[in-house]
Order: sequence, then C-alpha cells, then structure tokens
Amino acid sequence: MLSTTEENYLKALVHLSVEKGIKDAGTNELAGVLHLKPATVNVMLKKLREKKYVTYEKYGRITLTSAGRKMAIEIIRKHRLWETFLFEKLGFDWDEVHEVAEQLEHIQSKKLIDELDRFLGFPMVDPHGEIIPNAKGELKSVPKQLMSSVEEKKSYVITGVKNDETSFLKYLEKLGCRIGKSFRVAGIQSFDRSIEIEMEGKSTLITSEVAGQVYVRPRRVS
Amino acid sequence: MLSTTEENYLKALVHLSVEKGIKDAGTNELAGVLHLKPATVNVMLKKLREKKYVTYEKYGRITLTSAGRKMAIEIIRKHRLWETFLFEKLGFDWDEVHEVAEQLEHIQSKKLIDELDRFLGFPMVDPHGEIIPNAKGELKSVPKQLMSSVEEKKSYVITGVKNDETSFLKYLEKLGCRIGKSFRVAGIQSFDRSIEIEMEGKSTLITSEVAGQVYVRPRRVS
DNA sequence: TATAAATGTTAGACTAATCTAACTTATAAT
DNA sequence: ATTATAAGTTAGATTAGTCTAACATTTATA
Repeated sequence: MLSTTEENYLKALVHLSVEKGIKDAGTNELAGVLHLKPATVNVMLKKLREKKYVTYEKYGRITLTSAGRKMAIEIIRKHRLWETFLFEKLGFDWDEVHEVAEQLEHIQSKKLIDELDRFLGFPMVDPHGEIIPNAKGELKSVPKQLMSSVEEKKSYVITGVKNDETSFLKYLEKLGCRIGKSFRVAGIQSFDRSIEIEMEGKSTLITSEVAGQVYVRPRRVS
Repeated sequence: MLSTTEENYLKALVHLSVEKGIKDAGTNELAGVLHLKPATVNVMLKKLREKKYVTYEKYGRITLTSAGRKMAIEIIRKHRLWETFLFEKLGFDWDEVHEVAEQLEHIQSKKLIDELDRFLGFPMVDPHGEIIPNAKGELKSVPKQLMSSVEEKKSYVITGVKNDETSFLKYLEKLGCRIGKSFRVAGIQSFDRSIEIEMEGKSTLITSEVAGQVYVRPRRVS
C-alpha cells in the first residue's frame, strides 16, 4: 500500500509526461510540480525505485514502470470520479472541485470507487473535460476531432496537434493555444471558415489552416 | 487545522465518554480504544492540552474542553454522514461502511460536508441508528423511549438505562444488553408484557420490569 | 497501613517526509 | 575546450507520531 505522498509522486510523473509529451522527467521538474525541493524528491525517488514503481539511475531521467503507471492512473481515475461527483451531485463549481478531489483521491477502497463509478453512470469525462480512466486502468482514447469541425457556441479542450513543426507550435503558443487549454467557439465565418474563439477571457481568430492541424475534444460546460 | 491523528484522539474521547457515561478518561483507556501505547497517548495529550482541546494534569483524568468537544462532534458528524452516503447511495452493507467512513471523515472541506448533508436530505440517523449531529454541532436529543413501549417486528438500539444499580447492570450484561447493541422485537406476550428480542442471532426474553428500565431508540433496518 | 497491582510518565530510539547547505556532475556558452 | 550555469546528490537537522524500557504515582487489597 502506497502512502499519500508516494501516490502524489506517481501522479505528478504522469501529469508531467502528459503535459510535456515526454515520458521521462528530471528531479528539478518533479520537485517543481510537487512544490518540494529537489533534495526531497531525490530521497523519495530511491524509495520508489526500491519498490519498483520507477526506473531511474543517478543523474539520469525518471520513468514510471508499468506498475507505477498503473498505480498513477488509478489515482487519476479516483480524482476525476470524485470531481464528477462533486460537480454533478453536490453542485460544486467547476473551479472548486480540484482541491477537494486532491484529498478524496487517496481514500483506499476499491469498492468505494467502483460503486461511485456506477452511481455516476460510468462517466467518460470529468467536469474539466478530462478523460476518466476506466476500472481496468485503460485511458480509453476518445475519437480524435479536429478543431476545424467544431460547432458554434460549444466549448472544447485542446488535446493535441497533428503537426509538430517548431514554427507551427511557436505560432500556436503565440495564439495562446496549448494542450489542455479550453475555449469556446464564439463564431465561425462561413466565407473563409475561420473560427473566433474565446479563451481565458480574450477573443482570438484561428484560421482554417491552423484549425485543421489541432485536435480538440468537447468540454462539458459548468 | 488538526491532523488526522489529533482528530482521532478527540473522537475517541467522545466515544469513551458516551460509551462509559463519564466525561473523563485515563491514559490507558484512551490508548486502548486507539490501539496505541499509553506512552504515545501521553505525548499527544500534552500537545492537545497545549492547543486547548483537553484539560488534563499529570496523573489526572482527561476532559475535552468545549472547543475539543466541538471539533470531535464535527468529526462524528462527518463520519455518520459518510456512512449514510455509502449505505444509501452506494449500496454498501451495514458492516462495510465504518472502515471507509474512518478515512472519509478526515477530508477537510466545510462545503463538502454541508452539501453532502443536503444531498442526503438532512438525515437524522446513520445506518447504525446513531444520531447525526447537525451542522451547528448539536447532538439533538431524540425523545427518550423505554424498551417497554417497543413495537413487534421493529428494530431498536439500546441507548441507556434508567437504573444503574450494579445488580441490574450485571443482569443486563448477562442478557447481552449493552449500550449501543441493537435488537429486533420478535414478539410481545400480552399476558405478562414480556418481550422476546433477537440480538446477534440469538433470542432472549426480557421481562416487563427490565424493559421499563432500559432506554431504546428506533433503528433503521438495513 | 503496608504492599502489590494498576496506571501514568519520561527518556531515548525509530521511521517518514521534509528542509538547508555543501558538494558533484552534466550541459551550455563563450 | 574551458568555464559558468544548471541540474542532481549527499549529509545532517527537523517535525510528527510512534515504540520500548525503565521509572513514578495512585489505587486497591490483604
């Protein structure tokens, strides 16, 4: 059985790899997302390696083993189910669920989480639009949708890009488009198929060329 | 903010006083219910005294301050609301709820517990028939009912005794009747008003004299 | 009431998780 | 290629919560 602390390290490793797209991490990066000092992380890493949850050697990069990844995905599953519960059943706001789910995700009871899943009707996504891993620990891949096929007035989350040339990514960055960001479609111009989106309060115009290179998924609105 | 450990100490003090009917406790007793060593409890007691949650002096008895009692009752409220949730919404069995509620009761979020209360319809009792303190921390006293007024086929919990002579208590003990025990009324003899109860699988006869000295409250059946 | 038994306390050690400060290795820049 | 900077490591200290073993006090009993 893992401690809450150990669980948080594993979860952070998955988040780092999802957000950065690479599967390994460094001591400093990990310390950064956990708000701990590198020295602290270093100590814990030895323990997690001992327990076979990560592979890692001195001055090297940190990678989750399959056991480590499985554990981490289980915790993410719990987190997202609890977020869904708080949002759907208890009327929490979109931005209030995370903090409480951070605590709830560490409750140890397989039955609890399976019954919660059933109670919620086996939801696929959490209130942030994030995919909820299923009971088998599969992060079922949702059909990919291009930004060029979005509908007006609906909300989406950016999930990836088709094209990863630096110049293109730099341009996306300039537009404020990063993986994980969510936006609402304010309007679509019919003559050039350009899309006007609202993201973090400001409005941005996306050309159809760009939209054809960006993956999105629908987001449940609060 | 109290640690989980500190919360458990306060809760144990309330349970001790409820179960034993006295408002103070000893180091050994407390260690017993917490499954810790007296030395450990002694260390923590100093800390809780420092924080003004208990009053206690060397070799003396331990008493909760009103702040301590308030905290403890809040935790008991959380525990019982979670038990109700697990039982009513997630289909847990009567005997499975406690263990998970022991973990859930330490989640810190006022909103969570108030919304959970609302979601459950402001329940008065948990699946064990225990009274749920309200949001103001009042352990609303439920009208006392004597065992002599029970109805056939219904279930009750023993809540107290009118008479606390040793001989009487010893007799109750022999019958298996202790505070907190629950039973079902199998039948009532009309000619002598004696009551046949089923408790923990076995059947026991209670005379009307005894029934008139024992307090009970209705229990929700599983 | 003297003593045995029960209860309570203290000191010192241990584990988990954290920190700071000093040190080492790897990477980037001139 | 040398050096400066960034990244990573180690050692030693700290806090919370626990333990055991030895000691002190209170209580119950012969």
